[in-house]
Amino acid sequence: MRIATFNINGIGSRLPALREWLEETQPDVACLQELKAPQERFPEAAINEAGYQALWIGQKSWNGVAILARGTTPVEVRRGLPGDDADEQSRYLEAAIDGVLVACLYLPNGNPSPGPKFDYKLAWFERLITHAEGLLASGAPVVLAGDFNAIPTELDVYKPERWVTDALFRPETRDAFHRLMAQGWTDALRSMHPDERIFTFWDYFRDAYGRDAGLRIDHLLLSPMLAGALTAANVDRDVRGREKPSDHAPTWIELDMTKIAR
DNA sequence: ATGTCTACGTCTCGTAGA
Repeated sequence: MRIATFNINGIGSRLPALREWLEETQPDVACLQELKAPQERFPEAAINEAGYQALWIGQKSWNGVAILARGTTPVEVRRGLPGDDADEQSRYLEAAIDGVLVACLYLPNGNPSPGPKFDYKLAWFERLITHAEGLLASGAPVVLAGDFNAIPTELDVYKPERWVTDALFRPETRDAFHRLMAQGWTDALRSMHPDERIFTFWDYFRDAYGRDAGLRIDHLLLSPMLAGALTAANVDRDVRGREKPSDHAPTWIELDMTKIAR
């Protein structure tokens, strides 16, 4: 089973690129972030034509997440991250697909920091940590997939010293990420490539992709049962180099489902 | 400080978010 996460940065303008990538790589599950489209403007027909059923939460202008499943219907488990009824940003969706609980998330960027946006990011992160604890305790096979807007370590950024005051790399952000990991999650990319510099994002400025000035901020975190079934993980890096690309590249894992207890 | 891309509203440019 292949599960991918891809911040597409606008499903409207990126639909051709999305369909091309889906056709090429045929992930069983695709978690998308930054739809940047209201609920009614999600291109459901085109997604269905590509062979996928979808759940999504839209929002005008910003945010928005979706879970696509190939040849099957994802069963909605949760819409929105618990812990703050006043939070109206579309950033979290959970679905069950073939016995796997898939959480698709888009953690707030948090810049500029310090400030209210950074406070919102940290509060959102704490809500995620609380909810993730419950998911792990359930014993279910779970993957937390998405754009975490968090650079875990110095190995995950081309030039760490330039990013120390950025919301993606500030000590508070790294601390939250590491406390989440300490619950018992496995960082799939890092576990398959312990010492390699692997990026999932290159910003649009100053030819960042051409210079390979990237960040690793899109993650797939696995519960113990899924970690034992992990056979491959990587980034479809070339997608970032195509026409009208997202600033993120798709990131994916491969699971051997025969190794998952049912 | 800069750079690039997107969506929206003030609507074919300016602004904000990333």
